[in-house]
Amino acid sequence: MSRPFYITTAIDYANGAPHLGHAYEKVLADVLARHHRMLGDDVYFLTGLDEHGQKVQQTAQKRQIEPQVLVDEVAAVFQQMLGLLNISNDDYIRTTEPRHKVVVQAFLQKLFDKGLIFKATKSGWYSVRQEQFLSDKDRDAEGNWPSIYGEVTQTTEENYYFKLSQFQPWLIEHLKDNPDFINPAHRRKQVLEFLKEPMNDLCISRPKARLTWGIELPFDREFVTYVWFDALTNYYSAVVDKGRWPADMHVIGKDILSPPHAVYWPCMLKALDIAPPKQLLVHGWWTLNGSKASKSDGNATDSLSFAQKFGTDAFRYYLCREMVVGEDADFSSPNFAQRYKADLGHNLGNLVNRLLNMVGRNYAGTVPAPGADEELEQNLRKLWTETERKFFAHFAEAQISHALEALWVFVSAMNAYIEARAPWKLAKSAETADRARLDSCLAHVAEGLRLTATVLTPVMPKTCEQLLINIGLPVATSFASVHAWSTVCTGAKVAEKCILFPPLEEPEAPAKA
RNA sequence: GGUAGCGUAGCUCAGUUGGUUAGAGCGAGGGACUCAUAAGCCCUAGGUCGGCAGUUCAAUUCUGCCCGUUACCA
Repeated sequence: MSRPFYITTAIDYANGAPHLGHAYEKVLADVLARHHRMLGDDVYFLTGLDEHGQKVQQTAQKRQIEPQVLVDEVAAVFQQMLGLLNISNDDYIRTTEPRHKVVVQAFLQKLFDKGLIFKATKSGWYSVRQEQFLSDKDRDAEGNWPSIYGEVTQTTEENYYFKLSQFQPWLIEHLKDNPDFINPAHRRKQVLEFLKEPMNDLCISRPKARLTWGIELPFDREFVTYVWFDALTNYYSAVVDKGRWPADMHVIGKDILSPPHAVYWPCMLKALDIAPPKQLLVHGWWTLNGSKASKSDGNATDSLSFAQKFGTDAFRYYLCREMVVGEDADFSSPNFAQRYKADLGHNLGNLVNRLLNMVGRNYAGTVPAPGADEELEQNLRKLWTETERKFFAHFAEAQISHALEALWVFVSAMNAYIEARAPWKLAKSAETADRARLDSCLAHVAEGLRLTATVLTPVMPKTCEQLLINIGLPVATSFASVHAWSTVCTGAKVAEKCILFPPLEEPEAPAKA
């Protein structure tokens, strides 16, 4: 009876190309999904695409194609990215799918019937070019409308509104009663601050005169629903027939925490008598070489080429190691190269080769059973106990960078252990005791690498698979075997050599794997 | 303008429920070794812990103000 774990990413907006921010969120969610699978949980991992709205309609018009043709194209590009990043999602929802529209309309109808959706007239300043109402905060310092808005006129428009404000007291209580609802904690404080001010009701429609590319309101076919009732509902519509709700974790960026995910979504669900999601995991933004990543910035998409150039797993490792979940982080080529070389190539990759070579040379490629058990061995095993505890504790908080940091302390310790044992000297000794120490040395490093590769599998699936195969072991599918030091490596046939992370300095860096 | 956070070694950051010599990783310098992807190991950082003032026997750690910076809100 495994525990269910339903995890989602935000759905990407189908206007524009995927960039680093899109990639990171998928990798983060994927690593957590894979981790939970190996914990034995019954994981369902959803990601998808938000395909309606003004921008999509406009882009399609400009290109003189049907919006559906456009979003089909975009969906293919985003799904290609998922493949490149080796994302293990169980489902991919697109908001133009019938299964989604049906749920959105059912939601709207139910709220309408309950009297929680009403029609109202709003008048104000309207930008024809941007097709949106403006408020005074949009004015520039001189009090004029910035030129990006084009012609601005006074307009009156009827729309439908959701009685959001009615749920404000409930939401505040919910946040106070559920300190884990928003991770990291300091984001929760921001939302509570936001909720000190009275909320407005939420406009949820657009007249078809302005926007046709959307889901029709079931109770008024002259309108389509706008943004949040369409987009947020994907989390529910994807699993409505699978018994997966509520979601255990929505992985989102800090830009859409408040108000959409922390306010609108729980209130919408409350209004529908549906349980809220268990947790919002909020990550920060990537900067590129110290400057903000913009969607239109060419660099932003180029960073994805790192995955192709240096390997998907190295890219995944870098993203996970470099960003403290919740904080911003900077992506730069020198920084990437440093992590690749030091952490992956030298510390881990080279260690694998040290083992393979010594087992090959001294034991004809078969891992020996441990012999001597002295302080060095005991300390290494003790360190694993400590490392394993920290690693899983950090993962439980979704603090992957800290988990990796702790794991690399152990990897370093294996290198230091080899130095202390000096197996190259032991191999030259005729003493029985030295032979027993040599046995232990290689047996311990093999086991240490098995443990490392197992817990690291969610971050670098392919590489860890390779690593385990090279030391003669099966692929890891569960964490059950990492809670205690074992001797399962004894007798394993290791490969001769294994370059998991080729040096970057090579003049002819291989463009393809 | 309001709210919250941050400001610690060249860089990225940890930490101190106030108390003898403030830590890690990376970079940089030096050393011993050689199984390995010239990788790994060992040693080396004397940094007013943003500024000013206060509380205290004692503050980098508490309080206030200021400066810088970031986020959210307006």
